[in-house]
This record gives sequence, structure tokens and C-alpha cells, in this order.
Amino acid sequence: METYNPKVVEKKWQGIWETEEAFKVGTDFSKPKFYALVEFPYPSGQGLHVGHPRPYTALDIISRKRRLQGYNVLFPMGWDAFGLPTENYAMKNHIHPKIVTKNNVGRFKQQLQDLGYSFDWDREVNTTDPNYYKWTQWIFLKLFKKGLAYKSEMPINWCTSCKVGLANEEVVNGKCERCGGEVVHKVKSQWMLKITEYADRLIDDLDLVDYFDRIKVSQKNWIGRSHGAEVDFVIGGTKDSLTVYTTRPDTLFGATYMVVSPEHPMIEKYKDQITNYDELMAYREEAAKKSDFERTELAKDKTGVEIKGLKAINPVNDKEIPIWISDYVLMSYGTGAIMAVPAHDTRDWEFAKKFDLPIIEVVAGGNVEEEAFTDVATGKLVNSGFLDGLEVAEAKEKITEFLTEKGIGHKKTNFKLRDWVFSRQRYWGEPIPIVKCDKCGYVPIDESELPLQLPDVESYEPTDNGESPLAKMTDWVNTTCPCCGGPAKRETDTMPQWAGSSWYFLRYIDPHNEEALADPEKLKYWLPVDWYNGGMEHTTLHLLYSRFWHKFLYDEGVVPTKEPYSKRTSHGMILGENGEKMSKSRGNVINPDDIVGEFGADTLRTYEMFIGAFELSASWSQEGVRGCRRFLDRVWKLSDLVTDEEDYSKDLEVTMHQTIKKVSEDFEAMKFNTAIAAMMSLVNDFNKKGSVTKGEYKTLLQLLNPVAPHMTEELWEGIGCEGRIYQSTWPEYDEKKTIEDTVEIAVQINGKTKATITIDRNIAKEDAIVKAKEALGSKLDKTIVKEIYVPGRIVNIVQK
RNA sequence: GCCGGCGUGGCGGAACUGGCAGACGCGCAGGACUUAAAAUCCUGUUGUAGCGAUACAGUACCGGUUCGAUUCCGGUCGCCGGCACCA
Repeated sequence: METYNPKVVEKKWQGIWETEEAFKVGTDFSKPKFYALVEFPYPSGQGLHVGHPRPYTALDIISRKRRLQGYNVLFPMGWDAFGLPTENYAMKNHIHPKIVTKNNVGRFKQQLQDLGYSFDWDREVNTTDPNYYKWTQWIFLKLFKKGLAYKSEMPINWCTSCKVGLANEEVVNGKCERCGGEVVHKVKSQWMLKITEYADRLIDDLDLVDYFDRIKVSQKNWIGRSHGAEVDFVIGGTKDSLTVYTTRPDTLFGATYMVVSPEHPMIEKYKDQITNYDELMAYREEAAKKSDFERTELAKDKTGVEIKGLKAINPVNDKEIPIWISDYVLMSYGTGAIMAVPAHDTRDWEFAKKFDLPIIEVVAGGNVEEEAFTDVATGKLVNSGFLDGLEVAEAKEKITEFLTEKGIGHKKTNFKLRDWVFSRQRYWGEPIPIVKCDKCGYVPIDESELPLQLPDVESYEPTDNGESPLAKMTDWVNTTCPCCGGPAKRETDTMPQWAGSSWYFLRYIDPHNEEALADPEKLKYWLPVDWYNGGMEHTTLHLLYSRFWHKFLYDEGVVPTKEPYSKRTSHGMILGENGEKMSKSRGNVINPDDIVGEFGADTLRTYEMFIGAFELSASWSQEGVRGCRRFLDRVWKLSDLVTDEEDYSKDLEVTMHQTIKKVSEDFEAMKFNTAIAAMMSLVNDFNKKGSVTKGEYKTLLQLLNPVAPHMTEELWEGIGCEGRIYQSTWPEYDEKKTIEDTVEIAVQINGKTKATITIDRNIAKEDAIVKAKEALGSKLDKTIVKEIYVPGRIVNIVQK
């Protein structure tokens, strides 16, 4: 055969696959299904990054294998195309974001097609397509009608550079995740989604799914569920009480003061009784000025002011204790107030030391003068009246019962998770389908009016007062109230980028349906997604948001499953040759087009799978790419050594069965690197032997096909096989034939290998020991204490 | 600080439930082919000593369990990722 020319081969087969509709999703619902999903890309102006093909190739391999195994496979692709960079580019170059998106999508699509992925392109979706975002808006209306979308005046994270409100998740170290600009607090009326309503289920239902452990752990930490109690402290001289949340009700006897957040409403309420109100206000103002970043930066140095004129009463011992304000207590968590137990909480301890407040030990086991004793596993209660002598866990139970009986407290679960800030003061996003009427308030538009299309505007610049560019479109903004028919104004904020990506996997199932988000019968067949792979960076945001929406749609009867994805895996990043993250400024960017041009798509695919453990990050190596091309060249050249024999040759039969087993299992476990290594070994075996039977070669081509689909199709045809390799059946192995009859095992003395022997696999222990002793000969020179034989593995003689 | 992960040749990385450490690839060295180079093919390649068979050491470090530890346990150091005053 002539030399391997990927340029010709790859174009040829991409054309054939398209003509033959090779990867069109099957409609026979009696067949088993497999839904493989990769995160759809944001079509940026830079084109495909060399990191994209890693997860795409991985699931392309799984998908191609599943097709050969007889499944209906849904492996779709689309575009998460709303977003800031497009809008920024549009602003700078005065091109409509629609056009920018179209161009970028065109480029991305061509690049993906050049890589030979088996996507069914008839199911392509685009979040910016009105026929798509119609349903994003439809879901929003459902949320609104259920009271899960609400408007709230609240301090939001405001990026001073992008002039846009950000979700908590978009703020990294007090900076804007996108532009690195300073983030400050700004009070604005925002649309919020009540994800907190689903907090428990988002944790508990993780038991129903198969996710990488670290993904489950991150989700749990992010939701941050904690169990404790709320306790009421009476404010001295009033009938009112101050409620705190604590996870350590057992330490109640050690509460020597209280702290409330600087924004706590009780300060206003008791303004008249407070003698140092001005001082408190000054402190509050200082705290408000600090950005979140500064607040955490200065975490170690506690500040605060005592509220003079008010005291609280510790409900268990009736002691009068002071109340302080400090910015280490957050208004947004718990009740905005805490009971301080300096002996057993590190922050309270630091605060007490600084302001010289009493520290009372109530759990024995540490030295509370030196540091807070926070261990809950070992200590016993002291100085705690009826709790004395109990373990922490018992004391918690007992005190909570006591508080409940007395009506001054109760069990309480809290979450770190906050509601989702859903508004963006931006143009390039889904319009929120709500109008505001002075009489009727916020009114949803009628479903029949969907999609509510984005109007064309003159300028995409956000306004300085923080309003969306849409606000300037008075023709669009002024409308009538769907409820009373009076004059009303449209909502001008748009949805965040996370909206469209929260349900896109549903639309792939029935992308052209005009009557519904998707046909229920189809949803029933295809859901849940069997295997979803995506980046670790999306575990706390996208993954959580889409699980939330899915659960909501489940409650609404729209989707048939509680969870959207039954399995979730994550890939590692691809770094530059110097081991650093690829970036223009570091000058270490690899362009996938260049690799495809020089070596071919099959080589790029093979290399990215061979580069290292799939879930770990890996550095690029141009030499490594060359090595993979060499491997493919060797497979190619092997076609000259193919004999007519359809069976496996006797001497390689075991190796063949072993390799099929290894590759089949390793693909499933995403151990692509070792699967490829096994195929390289097999090729080395063929070359050593100088020939390969047609049967052996066909199997090799089928095993390699998911990784290098173009080349294997060409060779399949080249050696005169029937049909296409994509229509063939995944090779089977016989477990019995993966085991050699004879095996070479190690012979050890005291655990150190001294010789090897070749024995029959089923040899009796006695015979194995005899053979081993023969092999050791004079090395056995002491008294034998023990003889160990692990069948098929090792003989170990212990001598003294 | 807390949570998660990792530490193996010159490099990327293998090693099933504790059983011959270093598969496979890269690089390097030597050889074949060539006028020559590239490409390709063959041989070697953890370190130390030895011509050699071989011996000893060796999976971040210290210790433990075991006939036997890269794997399990305790401690130390280092790197990466996430969260970060969440009461």
C-alpha cells in the first residue's frame, strides 16, 4: 500500500460518513440506548483550543464503541453562544453579536468536523437561536409561576470594569472571574432563583448517581449543609430575643458574649436604648466600604464594637452577657447573629483575646488559655450544669431537647448555598419574559408570545447606572400589561450564560420540536444522560444549576427522571510544553489546526488519549505527537504483511484475546493511555513475527477504530473487508483464552526475587515448591521456616 | 486554616483485590540502510560496582504491619486544585 497520507484519507472518510449518514441517531426505541454528552463549547473568537479535543475524543471513543456494540447512540454537539466576550467583541468592532456568533460557530464547527467526531449534526443546538431560547424563557416562566423566581433588592457583586452584576460563583478572590476587575457591593433589584429550596435534594440525590468522588465532594461542600440549632437569647429589659444559629448547642454554657453582624436590624430597633449608636454606625460604614476581598484578607485581625446599653441573657444560666458587632459575622448566613463560645471556637477565641472577654471551658480536653479546643470527638462536658460528664454528641441531643421543651430553641439545618442571582445588565443574553405594571406588579408574558426576541439595538454598551443596554430601547420596553392591559415596561435585564446550558441536553433529544421543549416519549427513552464528561471548573456552577433545573422540571412533570446525568466524569487540563497553562502571553499555545495539518486528525486524537491519565492535567509534547504518528504509520505498514488467514494464529491467540479484553475494559475506565499502549504492544508483536493474519489485523483495526477512525476505515477497505468498519461489530474475547497454560513466576527467598521458573498454571503447590527449590539450588543454605505459593504469581521460601 | 488529589528512571507515564517495580511512548547511545542527511529498521537504556554471569541499593522522607509494601497503617516534607471568618 502507498504511504499513509492523512490529508487525503481523512477528507475522504468524512465525506463518506456524511453521505451515508453514518452517525445519524437511530429511531428504533426497542434497541438499547446510550446517551453520551460532552459540554458544548462557548464559540470564542480564538477558535478551538487544543484542550477541547481531549474530552470530545474520549466520549467519541465510547460512542463509537457503543455503536459497534449495537446501541442507539445519541452523541450531540451544540453551542453555548450567549456571553460576554462576544458582546465585548461586538462593541469594540461594531458588529452585531449575532454575526460574531455565526462566524465563530462556523469556524468551530469546521474544526470539529476536521477531527472526525461522530456527532449527529442534525441535532445541533444554539442557545442564541430564538427557537431554542424560547424554551429557556418557558422554563423561567414556570419557575416564576411556582414562586421560584423572584425579584429582590439585595447587595450584589458588581464588577466595576464590566459594569455587570455577578453571581457569587463568578467572583474569584474578590475579582471578576472574566476580566479580573475590582468587585464591589452594590444594592440592586435582581431576579433571583430559589436554588436553596432544592439544597437538600441536591445533596441527597447524589446517592442516585455515579459521579467521580471528588465531584460529589465539591458539590456537597459548596452546598455546605450543617446541622445545629437555633437558640433565643432574651435581650435584657425587653420581651424580645435575639436568635442565633449554632452547630454547637452543647457549648451553650460557655457562651460569654454575643456578636451580631454590623447590618443586623436589631441595631435600628433598639436605637433609643443604645448609648453608642454613632460609634456603631461608623463601624458599619467602615465594614461596608471593604470589599469581600479585603474582608477576608484581614480575616486574622478581628475588629468590633460593643453595643452599649443592651445586654443579652444566656438562657441556660441566666447570666447577663454583652452584645458586640463585628464584620466576622455575616448577615447572609444563619440569623446574622451568633453566641460566642471563645473556649471552643477559633474565631470567637481570637475575638475574646483581643477584647479581653471571658473564656469559660465547657468541654474538657484542651487548654483553652492557649487556643480554642474544637475537637468534638474526645472531650467531656464540664461547667455545664445538667450536661456535665456527657460526650459532645450526647450533650448536643440533650440540650436541643431541653431548648425545644422550654420553647427557646429548636433543631435547625443551614446551608452555605445562596439563591442564584439570575439577572445580568447585558445585551447578549435571553430577555427575561416579564413586564412590570404599576398596578399588577411583575407579570409574566403569555406563553404564546414566546420567544420574546432580543431587539436590535444601536449600542451594546451597558449604561453607567448599571442598566442593561435594552433599557434605552423605549419602543421595546414600553408595552401593555398582559394582566390589566394598562401601560407597562418590559424587564430589561437578561439571563446569565448559565441559563441556556442548564437544560441543553434535553433539547438534543428533540431539537426541532415546536410544540414542546421535547417529546415526552423521546425524553422517556433517552433520559437520563448515560455519561456526561466535563471540566472540573463546572462542578459547582453549571453542574449544580442544571441539576436544579432538572429537578424542577421533574417536579413539573416535564422530565421523567430525578437526575439528569447518571454518570459524570472530568478530564484534566492540557498544559503547554513548559508545564504552564497555555496562554498567548506565555507564548505556549498549540493550535489544533496546525497539528491536524502536519500529522493528521487521527494522530491528534491518538496523542491526546495517550498523553496521560485522563483525569489529570498533562503537558503537551511535540515529540510525543510524533511518536503517535509513528505508531499509526506502523499500523499502516502492517497492511503489507497481512496473510489470507481469517483466524488468529496459534502463537498469538492468547495475546489477541488479552488485548481485546484490555482495550475493551480500559476504554470504559477511561484508561485510554494504557489501551493504546496495549495496541502498540500488539503491533510490536506482529512486527517481530513478520506477519499478521487477516483476522488479527481486522481485530486490531476495530479496536483502534474509535481512536483513529479515518485511518482504520481506509485500511479496512484496503485489505478488502466487507462494508464499513463503522457498521461492523465490536470484537469479542473469550475469558478462557486470555490465560496462558504455562506461566513464568518469581521465586523468592525471604521476599527477594532470586530466580524465575516456568510452570504449568495448574501445578500443585508441592510440585511448584520442588521446582522452585531446584532453581534456587545452593542459595537455600539455611533452615526453611515457611513455604508460600501464590498460584500463578510467586513462590517464596522463608529461611532463617 | 479546612477539604480533595498527587509525589515512581533523563522525560510523559505503567503496575489487577499486597506478589518479578519501571509496561507503552519520548529522549539518548550504538549499529544497519544512504555518497551524506532525514525518514525507517535493529540493539541497548533506574543507579552503583564488575568484561561478565551477578551483587547491592532503589517508588519524596522517617517508622510500623506482613513471608512479601509503589500498594495498607502512623508521622514528616513538598507540589497541585477547590473552598475560605459559613458560627
